[in-house]
Amino acid sequence: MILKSQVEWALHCCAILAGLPEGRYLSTKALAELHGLPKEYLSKALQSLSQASLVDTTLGPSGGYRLAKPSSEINFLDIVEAVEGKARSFTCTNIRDNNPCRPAGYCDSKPCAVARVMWEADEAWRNTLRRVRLSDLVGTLSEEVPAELWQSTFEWVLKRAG
Amino acid sequence: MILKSQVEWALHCCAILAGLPEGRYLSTKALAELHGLPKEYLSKALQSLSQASLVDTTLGPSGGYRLAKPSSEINFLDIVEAVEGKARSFTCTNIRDNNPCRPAGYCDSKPCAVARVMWEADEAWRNTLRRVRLSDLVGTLSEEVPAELWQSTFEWVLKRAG
DNA sequence: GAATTAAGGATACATCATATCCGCAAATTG
DNA sequence: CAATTTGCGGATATGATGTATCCTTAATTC
Ligand code: FES
Ligand code: FES
Repeated sequence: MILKSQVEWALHCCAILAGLPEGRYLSTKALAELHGLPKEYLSKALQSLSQASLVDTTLGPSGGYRLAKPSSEINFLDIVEAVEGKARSFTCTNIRDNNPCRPAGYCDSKPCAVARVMWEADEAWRNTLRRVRLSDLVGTLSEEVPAELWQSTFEWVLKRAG
Repeated sequence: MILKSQVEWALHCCAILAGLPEGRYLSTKALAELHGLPKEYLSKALQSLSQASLVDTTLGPSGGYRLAKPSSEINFLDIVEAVEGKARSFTCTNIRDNNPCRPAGYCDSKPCAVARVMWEADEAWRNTLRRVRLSDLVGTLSEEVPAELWQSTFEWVLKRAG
């Protein structure tokens, strides 16, 4: 059970977009170069963010991406689900139905106890991600990343932001 | 991010083994038939449980599997990790290293903030699974499964248990 | 000795993550 | 207007991984 690397890419890109001044856009090309990622494939991840309405886009030179909402209104789960999908990690295939002792036509009233536990764990995972906002991440980063690097990175970004 | 179906199979099989009288074994063949699963492939899941020392095995006719410990000392995480592995669902590929603004030879002191959040969510998932014991599952099932079906199933099982 | 079983290796197949390429439409630049 | 840049979606290729089957070996029962 491994998350795709697109999840990491999307999170890092959102963190950068959160630092953009109001109204500016940053292109796939710049985001790919900044993180050392394949531009064409990163584009797919950004398209997922766009489809989830987490980012706005604009075309043409000086086009690219910006956040669609304040970073305090976007949480980790929004981003993770945008690229990874909203499906639960455990799927009940109802193998209890195959029990040869079952009377024909017997139908279960509840989802089975096994699935309920697995889904509860899934919810705990989602709840943790839901509780952390993008703005929290930016806050942590601005504390932990050396001020010099933090500043030069955003100079680099602003030079390329349309 | 989808768990393999082997996880469901292993959980159901453990629930059955938990109901076995002391010292008896149940074969792959019986477990596969009871759940309507491909015998050869289910065997791989059971081998994983064996390698994790969750079950004991014995060979020959009347051989098969039984729990290696009381069902109160086995939790969901034990079983899930046995077949799914213990690796975390999120892997940090350190793409922050590719930032062209970094001074050469710069080295990070901490794992990055992105990964820490993702790992925290992973831990929440694991903790939920750790808290539920196999004996809890058996308790729930014995309440929810109609008494008639519950009884006939274990008659079916005992007829095949060596 | 014959039958049965778990264990593990080899192999085939399908699905999905990863990655690249192309053409289209929209926006900017000059 | 023409040229360029960009996001977007479709098509395609490749590798890894989940699913599944088959076979051999060794241990156990009868
Ligand atoms: S029948 Fe297996 S998890 Fe629901
Ligand atoms: S550098 Fe991306 S999660 Fe650690």
